[in-house]
Amino acid sequence: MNQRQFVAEGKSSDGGGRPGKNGDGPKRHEAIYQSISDAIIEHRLKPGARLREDALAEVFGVSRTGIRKILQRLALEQLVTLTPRRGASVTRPTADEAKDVFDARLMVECGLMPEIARRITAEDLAALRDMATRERQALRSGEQSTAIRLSADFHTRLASISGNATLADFVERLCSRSSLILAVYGNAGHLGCESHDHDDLIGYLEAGNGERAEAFMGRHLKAIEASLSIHVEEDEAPDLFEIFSG
Amino acid sequence: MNQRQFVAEGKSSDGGGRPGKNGDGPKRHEAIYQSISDAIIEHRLKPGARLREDALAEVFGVSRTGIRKILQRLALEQLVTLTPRRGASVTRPTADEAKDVFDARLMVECGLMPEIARRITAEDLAALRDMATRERQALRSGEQSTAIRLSADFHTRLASISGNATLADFVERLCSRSSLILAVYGNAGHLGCESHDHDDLIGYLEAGNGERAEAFMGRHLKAIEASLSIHVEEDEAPDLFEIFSG
DNA sequence: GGGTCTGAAAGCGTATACAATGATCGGCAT
DNA sequence: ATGCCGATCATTGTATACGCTTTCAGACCC
Repeated sequence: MNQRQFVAEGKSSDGGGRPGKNGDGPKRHEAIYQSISDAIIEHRLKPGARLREDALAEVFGVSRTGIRKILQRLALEQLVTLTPRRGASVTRPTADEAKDVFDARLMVECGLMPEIARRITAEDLAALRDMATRERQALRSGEQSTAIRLSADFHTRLASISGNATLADFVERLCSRSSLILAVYGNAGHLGCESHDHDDLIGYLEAGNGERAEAFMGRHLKAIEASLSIHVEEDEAPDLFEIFSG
Repeated sequence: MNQRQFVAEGKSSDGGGRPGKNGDGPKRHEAIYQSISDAIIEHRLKPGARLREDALAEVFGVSRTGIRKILQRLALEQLVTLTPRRGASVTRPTADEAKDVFDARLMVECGLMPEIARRITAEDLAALRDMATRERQALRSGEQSTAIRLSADFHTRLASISGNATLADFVERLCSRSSLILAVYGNAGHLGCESHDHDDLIGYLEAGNGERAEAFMGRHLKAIEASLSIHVEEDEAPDLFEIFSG
């Protein structure tokens, strides 16, 4: 990919290369936010990666001010960590956080299932099926990034069907963080959702069987969590005495 | 113009009135955030109130940059609304949002109860009891603001006992928004939680009866929601034709 | 030879300046 | 007199400049 000048800036609308002119403000920022967010969720930016403001400002052709705003938003969603004088880096979730996130998903996504089964429409089913299909294809062809993204999108889309925007937002955020968790604790090759799981779930929903869907989602999420290798790495201040006492 | 310098703070550490010097950064900002957040939650700033950046910058003795950061954080928590070229104002929740928020609380707060009942300690119980007592006192002496705040704190604290920081955060945010909802749809004099409800809940938790606590919390939240007068004010594009057709 | 201290460099935090946009108010024409 | 149009004003959006903190490299001392 062309590294520099990720998007060919506002050249088209306003005058030439003058970078100062604000192009089309809010849309541009939203696009940058999406770019960074996607890169993190798709594991193109790995946990721990530093995100220097200057570098990002240069890459996207805006000033640090806009980048800072975006970084802070990402920090509030816990995708990046802002250390006081050290700048931003992609969040490296702890084992505790991983547990919290999956417990939360278990509660909310399962709890939403009955309502989703009640409200789901034909269009919804078609869209979900499409996502599941594309996800399987991506998995087969080895495009991990795409598969991860589609999996998160599937769960997010599902939650949105409930009609509760607040909870859907929450689920979306949890899915993003889950992606981060998978990046740290996931085993290569066995990433997250089994491909047929989503299809099975769609089947239950199509049948209007909210209870089975709920139970299945529970197993689904527990399976993902169980597939993680939670090695509690205490890289912070390793206890050397303990280690070398033998 | 004597800026009334809401919090005197910074003066002590670094030199006198020189506003430019960055004092002690993060703490100051957090304090300002809390101040504004509290003012909104306690209904001292009512929904719809405009929050001009210049004014806030002057009041708190920092520049607009810091204020903007705080405003954006509040916007992400949906306590303030940021309209593109119009600035910030305290969010006026819609009826739909109100329903979503209470449905979410119903799901999460109730779902948390069993775990809370399992984990609650004597200190927790004491703290909760203290909060409930102070809330009742505030209610009796007519300090609505204090009562509202204590009620939200009670629910937030309760959620934190679960040990799940993610869900606790979510509940905290829901409680903040609930306060906003009460400001718009609540009936004066009958604000939110009945005073004895919280005490009853503490009783169930002390007995370790998670199921009863869960059921009670459900009734509690439903009662609050039912007490709202959801007059679906469609101030946005009122259907004049409909109105004046008679 | 290794540890520690110091100077330079780099990067973040904050403030200020400038530009653009939407709102408000006064003037003019009908 | 009223409605429309234009100009000024107020307020946000963005960029840039500056100061402070941290960090890293090299040299000195132990």
